[in-house]
Amino acid sequence: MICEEALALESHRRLDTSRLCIACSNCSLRDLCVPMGLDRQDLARLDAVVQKSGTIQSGDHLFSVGDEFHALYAVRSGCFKTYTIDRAGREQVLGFHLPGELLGLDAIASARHQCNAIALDTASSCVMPFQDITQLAAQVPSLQRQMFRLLSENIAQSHALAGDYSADERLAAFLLGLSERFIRRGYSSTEFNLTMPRRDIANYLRLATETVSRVFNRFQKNGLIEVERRQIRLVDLEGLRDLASSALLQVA
Amino acid sequence: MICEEALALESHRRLDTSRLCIACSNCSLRDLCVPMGLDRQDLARLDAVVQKSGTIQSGDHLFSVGDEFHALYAVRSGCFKTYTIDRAGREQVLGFHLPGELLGLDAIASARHQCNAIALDTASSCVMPFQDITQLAAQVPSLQRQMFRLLSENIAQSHALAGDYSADERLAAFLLGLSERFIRRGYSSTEFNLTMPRRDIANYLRLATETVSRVFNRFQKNGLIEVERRQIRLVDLEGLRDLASSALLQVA
DNA sequence: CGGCAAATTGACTCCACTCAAAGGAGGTGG
DNA sequence: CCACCTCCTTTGAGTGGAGTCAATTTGCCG
Repeated sequence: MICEEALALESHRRLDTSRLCIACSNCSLRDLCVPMGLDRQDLARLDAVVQKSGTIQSGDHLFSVGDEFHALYAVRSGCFKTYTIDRAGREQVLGFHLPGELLGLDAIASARHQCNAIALDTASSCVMPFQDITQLAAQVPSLQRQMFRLLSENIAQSHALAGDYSADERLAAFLLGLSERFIRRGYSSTEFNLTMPRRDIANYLRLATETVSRVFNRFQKNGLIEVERRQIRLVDLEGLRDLASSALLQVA
Repeated sequence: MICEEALALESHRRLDTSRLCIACSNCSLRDLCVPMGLDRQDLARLDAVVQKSGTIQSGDHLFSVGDEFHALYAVRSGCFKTYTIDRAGREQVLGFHLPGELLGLDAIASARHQCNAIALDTASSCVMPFQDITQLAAQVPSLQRQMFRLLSENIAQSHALAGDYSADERLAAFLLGLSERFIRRGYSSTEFNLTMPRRDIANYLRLATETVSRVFNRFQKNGLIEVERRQIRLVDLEGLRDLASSALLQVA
């Protein structure tokens, strides 16, 4: 059966990636992710509980609203979008998630996932069984600290989007936020690819798709950016920072 | 000197409240707050690290942006507002906090407070030195679980306000959210006092003060609520729920 | 009673949305 | 390899919900 084949393939892939030494202890995202701050010994213990997912195709869900929560997911490669659908059927994009970032934190309290997570391109993730993580955290102070830190960071970030900002402010902040996150991952801070369609950016920032298009256009005319479809280059970082006046903003 | 008198009074009050057995182990907010899920023995250990603040006057700050983070605060009585001021000097209200709720969670990551917390009326709080809490959490699994739970809940809630909703939807959701939280605290779910001025409600919901006023007025005309200054009565809960169509909303 | 901040009310404005249509880009199948 | 389809993006025109500005009214407190 196809299903069995898929499972076999999946299993094969998992072994493969494990063998390819993609473990926390020598992961390039180590210092952005859960393992940050752990020493050699503790890293080994973390490695023992972290599992690797196979390849996730663009459009596949990592989890959906209502799913039983049993693990946190760390983005290993690719980009994910989290979103909800409200009673009226409207989608609300909650965030975009780059390698090293954690998904599922909002599900701990209720033991059920509160949002959907979908891959925006070919992606992969690490699976961190929450039970195991908490048990380990109780024994490894630096891991406990890091978990609290990650949760707290998430709360602090969500405040950034709370404000009542204009379309220009929001988009400038969004681009700068992405830029900031790309730097930390060793990519260019000024030239990158928008993995997400305009519609998702707009929805995330509470704007209409057309508004995003228009503002990008205006930014380009004003020499702030150069944009061609999904490819974007930040030309005038200072100018963008002036626009994104909000103090906190690390929006993205 | 007046200052010394105030301090003496403060100190006296602190002793008083301690003697009045306001400890986690017999606090009426026990099941909404940090102590939830702890057994008798563990509660005693928690009591040993939790300190009580004196009375906090309306308008006093519990902490401010940039303050060194060393403790979480649990609201014991009264109501707090958290807010930030952006680069352009605009205030952004992040939330209103009722007894049993935790303040300062966003400061864990950076070890500095990321927002200001101000009392909206006469209030008091419990001080929970974070160092002590984490140490205890490593030894008391149910406490660690509860801390993760509280942080996660906070993240899940902040998603509720993220959406792009109309003024009506937001205000209806806001009122229902307050109602929900009052129920859990043993107060009337349909009749309560808005501790915060219109300006703060408006800012929190990203509306103009005038809009809040007008919507309240319209809600009243439509028989959804009865409002008189800060005193409010929810007349038609179903009607409000229909308006607050967003699935998640526990906004407040 | 007077002074002040909070809240309300009305008139007008504007930013971003909606509606509509026309180009691209990329993928699929014949 | 091309034709076709679909989705994404852009652009234009017009609208409307909420904001701004301004003037009152109300309640509170010294």
